[in-house]
Amino acid sequence: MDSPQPANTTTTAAVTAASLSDSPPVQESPFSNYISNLSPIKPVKTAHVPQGFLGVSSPPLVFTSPRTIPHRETSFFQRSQFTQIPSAEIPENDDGRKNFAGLSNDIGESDNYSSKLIADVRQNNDGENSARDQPGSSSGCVDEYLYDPVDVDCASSANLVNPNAKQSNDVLQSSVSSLTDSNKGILKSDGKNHLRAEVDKSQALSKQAEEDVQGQSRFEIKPVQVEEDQSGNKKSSIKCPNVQSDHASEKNQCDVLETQVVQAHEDYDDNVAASLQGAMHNMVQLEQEASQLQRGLSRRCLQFEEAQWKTIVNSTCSPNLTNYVTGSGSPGSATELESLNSSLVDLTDSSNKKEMVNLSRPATSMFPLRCNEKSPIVVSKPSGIGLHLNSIVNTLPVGHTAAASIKSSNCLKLSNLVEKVPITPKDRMLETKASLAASDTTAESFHNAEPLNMLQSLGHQLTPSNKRKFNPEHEDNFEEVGQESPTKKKRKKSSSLDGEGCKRCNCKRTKCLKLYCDCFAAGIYCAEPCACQGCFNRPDYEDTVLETRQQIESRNPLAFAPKIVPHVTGFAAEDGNQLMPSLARHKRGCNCKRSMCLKKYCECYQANVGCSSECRCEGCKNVYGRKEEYGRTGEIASNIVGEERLDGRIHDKLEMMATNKDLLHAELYDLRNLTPSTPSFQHSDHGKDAQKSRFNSSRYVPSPQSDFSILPSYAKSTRSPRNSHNNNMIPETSEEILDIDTCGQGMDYNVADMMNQISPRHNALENICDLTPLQNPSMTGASSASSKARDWAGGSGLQLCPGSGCFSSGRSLRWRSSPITPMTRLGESKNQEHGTDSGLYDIQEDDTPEILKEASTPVTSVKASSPNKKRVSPPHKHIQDLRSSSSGGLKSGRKFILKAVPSFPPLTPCIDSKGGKNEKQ
DNA sequence: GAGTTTGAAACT
DNA sequence: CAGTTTCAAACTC
Repeated sequence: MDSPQPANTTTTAAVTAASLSDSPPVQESPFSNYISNLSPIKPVKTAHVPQGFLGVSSPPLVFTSPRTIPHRETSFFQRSQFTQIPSAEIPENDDGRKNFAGLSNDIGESDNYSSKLIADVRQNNDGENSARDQPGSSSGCVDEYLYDPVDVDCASSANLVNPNAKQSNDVLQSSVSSLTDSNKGILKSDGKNHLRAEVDKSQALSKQAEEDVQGQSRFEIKPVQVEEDQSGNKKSSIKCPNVQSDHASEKNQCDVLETQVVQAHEDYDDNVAASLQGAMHNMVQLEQEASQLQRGLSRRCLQFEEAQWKTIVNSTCSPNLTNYVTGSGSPGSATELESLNSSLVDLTDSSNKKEMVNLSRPATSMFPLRCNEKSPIVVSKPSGIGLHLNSIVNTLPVGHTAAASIKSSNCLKLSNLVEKVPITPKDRMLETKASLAASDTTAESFHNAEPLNMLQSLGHQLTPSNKRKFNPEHEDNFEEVGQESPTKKKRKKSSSLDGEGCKRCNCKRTKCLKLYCDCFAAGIYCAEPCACQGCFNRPDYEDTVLETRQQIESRNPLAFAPKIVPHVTGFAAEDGNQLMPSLARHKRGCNCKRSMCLKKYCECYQANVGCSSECRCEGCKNVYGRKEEYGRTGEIASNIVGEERLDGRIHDKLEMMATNKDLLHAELYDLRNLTPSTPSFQHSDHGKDAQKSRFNSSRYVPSPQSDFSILPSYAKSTRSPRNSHNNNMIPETSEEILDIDTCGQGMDYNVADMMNQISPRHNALENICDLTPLQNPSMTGASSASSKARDWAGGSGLQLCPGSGCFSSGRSLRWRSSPITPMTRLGESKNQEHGTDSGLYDIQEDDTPEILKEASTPVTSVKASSPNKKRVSPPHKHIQDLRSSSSGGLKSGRKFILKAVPSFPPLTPCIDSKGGKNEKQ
């Protein structure tokens, strides 16, 4: 028998394993002593454990068997991630122990002891994780035992949530125990046949159990308490029992498989072992993929944890995900899929926990909007996890930060996300903190593998806060994870693509409390990468930041609104690795005189968007679209962009996605989330052209649909506004797509709902949407989607209401603006109806209503935005109302609206100017 | 890395 | 609202 020691002497698990593996006599080793000391149970353990192990025991065998070891290692590695969560939950663990003990009765004292021992070890231990993490541990059997308890715990937790799940878990456990027994028997006498039977049985049971658990509990989401892992680190404040249950089931399954494998090896039943190993291997792989992806994403996306978490759960639940996974080629076994799902969930959960740690706030504290908004983003993550992270990353449209132009694709993405996601200052602050805390892990964890990198990039996108790390200068006040020299910052900025492409400021006089500061403008705290001096844009100065923000907003309600607005007609284009929101436009436009809009001095160029009528630039030569060209409608721009920037990869991926609906859905979802700026679908072509365009964009399909589907919906919709929205959202796509969209775009819907809730006008908006002739021919899927959307909206609606306070609240200062924009749009449409329209609008709308339709309202909206825009009225309805009511003139209102609209294209595409046009008409 | 250029933001 | 100043990023050397 190999001693486990060599593998891992340090880890408790190893220790435990050693103790377990060693027969009682052998245990006399210091390790065993140590272990025994750790837990009171120990004395018993020693006696018992050895027995159990001895009997079964084959720990040595397990250790020796090369096959099992590799698997185990993998599993361990993964598990470490997964298990953390369950381990963190003490109460659950306790329950789990109990359950396990009960279950283990069949197995025998030895098993019980082992489990207890494990539990004890865990408690005493600094970290199970370490033990698990150690790949090299030779402890095959020991590990199993150790893990099994853990798994059981997880299962128990799950059980707590769902009795059924518990039962299933019990079944699994029983199966395991039976296996153990069988092993014992085998040891005594050859029981290969029996073993096989047991294995098969156990497998079936495990599958069934998983199914039961997932099916029953999966949809249930329950907030869970803050936890502390044994190491003392607080983990997520929120958990999803479902997830846990799934996780537990998965673990159980894995454990069972492992156990079976080990046993099989012991028995020398290669066939059985091979089959088991294969199953395990698949599961492990799935787990790893999911876990890696999830980790990367989760860590980076502090803000979105909640939403993400929920979203993930949903996504996991959704058949689409499953399909997606399957479609991706995996394995075919349903079990694997299930395991994957569960793993995803688990990962999410775990990741969330980790990130949540920093975020002490309860889930409820978060803004509803934010959640909704987040959800889309979050969703993207999961979907990304689903496998296409790379594609997603690549495909991700270039976003733009509201305040700061996007420099790197990643940054863009982030910015987009940020824009989409309304975040209150507090949230931001929290994010920042979380980011700080997480930054270390992120950096460490993800650089290793490309996939990880991808995740990272995603994460960055997800969490702007992450982008910025505190400057060394700021270190005094703040924790700075890793500071970078200003040079680096510049580099990063300039090097758009690096994971951290995000901007970092270098403010010296403004204290990062003015819009000069990109960080501040983006609504995020300065962080590590920043080289700012005397920075007050930090969580420590939250009050100051909020105040300042309010002041700025008081002057210009849209000051923190995203600068880049998706162009209605625009297509998502890929620039290099980045997706370009080709049709996106700068809300305010640029004022370049010498740069000819060919340098980053130009905000339009910097954001990779073409100049628009809003621009007052001279000698515009913006490669992304000249001001003069802008009038043509987005078609040209879209074409240009598409031609110039689309990547073969994206096309391929998109095609693949097309082939696989699920995949496509997932991707679209992600893309959508990621690419707010690329409303490709919106593009003007109505009807045929529109469809054509979509298809042309098939590559683009994903993002565009996601974002733009909405627009079409309202355009087409004659139906109830909401329905129309939904319909619009997913006109052509299958229901699944609709679902995805709804999920991903929950914000949009939410916005609509909010609007409704906030003001009766939302109806008008809906009407507008209906009026809008957007292309979407196919409204079909809407109903389901609409219903979903409604639900979403309902959830978020409350949140939106706060948005009404856009002006007021300091928290949401920036973010609320984004949510507001949609409303502004609505209001805008109304305003337009009432009053005069800005010249641009008039031109487009009045002069060429068709064009407008073609161009899609978004374009108009974009154009409509007044160049001055600085002081645009807040997106709020109230504001709108005020405007409308106020003599202010429709023009001003329109301006507001226009600007506002662009800021949140994704949220309320439906609301766009078109609607206004229609209404007017 | 320092200095210059540029255009947005802020101010008057 | 226009003009000026301030600011920080982008750029150049």
